[in-house]
Amino acid sequence: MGFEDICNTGLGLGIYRLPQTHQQQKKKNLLLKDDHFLPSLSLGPSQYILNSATKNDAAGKVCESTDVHQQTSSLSALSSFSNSSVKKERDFTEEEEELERISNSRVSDEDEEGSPRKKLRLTKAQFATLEESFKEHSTLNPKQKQALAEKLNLRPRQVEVWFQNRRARTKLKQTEVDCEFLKKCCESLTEENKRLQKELQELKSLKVPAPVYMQLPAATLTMCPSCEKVGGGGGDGSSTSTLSFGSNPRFYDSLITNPSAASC
DNA sequence: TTTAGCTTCCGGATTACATCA
DNA sequence: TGTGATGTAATCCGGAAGCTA
Repeated sequence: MGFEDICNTGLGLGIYRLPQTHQQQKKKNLLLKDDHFLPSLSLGPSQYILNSATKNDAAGKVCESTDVHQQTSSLSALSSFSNSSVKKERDFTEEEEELERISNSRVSDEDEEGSPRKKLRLTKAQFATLEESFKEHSTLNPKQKQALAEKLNLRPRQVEVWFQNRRARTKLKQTEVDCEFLKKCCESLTEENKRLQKELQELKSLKVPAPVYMQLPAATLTMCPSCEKVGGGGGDGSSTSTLSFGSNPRFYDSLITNPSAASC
C-alpha cells in the first residue's frame, strides 16, 4: 500500500473561474492578465452566475450616443447632487449651459474644469431601483441604461458608473467568501491528513498476520474500487466469493466530491 | 481580404467626497 | 468640534471588440 493510497481521502478542493460575461470570457481567454483564477466553490449563485450579460450590439451603441444627446431631464439630475452650494452661485443661463455640457459629456469623465468633484448620494428609492435592476441583469444595454436614467432622474453615465461599481463590489464580496471557504477546506484537509498519517503509523506498527483472503494468489482476487467488494478470479461475474466492507465513511466522502467514484 | 483609425464598453485601480462613530 | 474609518460615486487608464473607410 503506497502513501498515495493512504492520502486518497476523497476530499476535493477545486478552483475554477467564475462564470463571466460573454465579453469577459472572450477577453480572459485571450489574455490571462489580471485576476487569473477566481475560486468558485458553489457557495451559491454569484451575480456573475445569475446574470449572463450580453454584449451590446452596434445598433445599441449608436442608440446610446444619440440618446445621451437627447436627454433633457438634467434639471432634476442636477438636483440630485447633495452639494448644491456651488450651483447656487450660477444664474439660469449658466445652468442651461451646464445642461448642454452634461448632455454632451458621454465620452469624457472630466468634471468641469476648476470645480471640485461633486459627489452624488443616491436616494433610497434610487438605490432600490438600481438594485432591483441589477438583480435582473448585472450589465445594461444602452436602452436599459437610458430608461433607468430617465426613471431615476440621473444621467446615463451615472447609471453606468453605478453598475460598474456594483459589479466590482459583487466580485470583491464573492472573492472574500471564496477565500473564507478555501481556508476552511484547507484546515479540514490538514486535519484529515494528520489523521491519516497517524492511521498509517498505527498500521505499520501492527504485526498481525495478513487476513486469509490476502494469502490467496493475487491473480485470483479483484476488488471493485467503487463498491469495494472483493471477487474471486477467473473473470466470472457470477462468482460467489464476494466480501463486503460495509459502510466506509471515506468512500461516501469521495462520492460527494467525486461522483464518478460511484461507477459500480 | 486585410488593415488602420475610431468609438464604445468594461474592469481594475485609484481618488475624493460624505457620513458616522 | 476635530478626526480617523468607512462606503461609494467618480475618474483614470488600458484592453477588447465592433464598425467603417
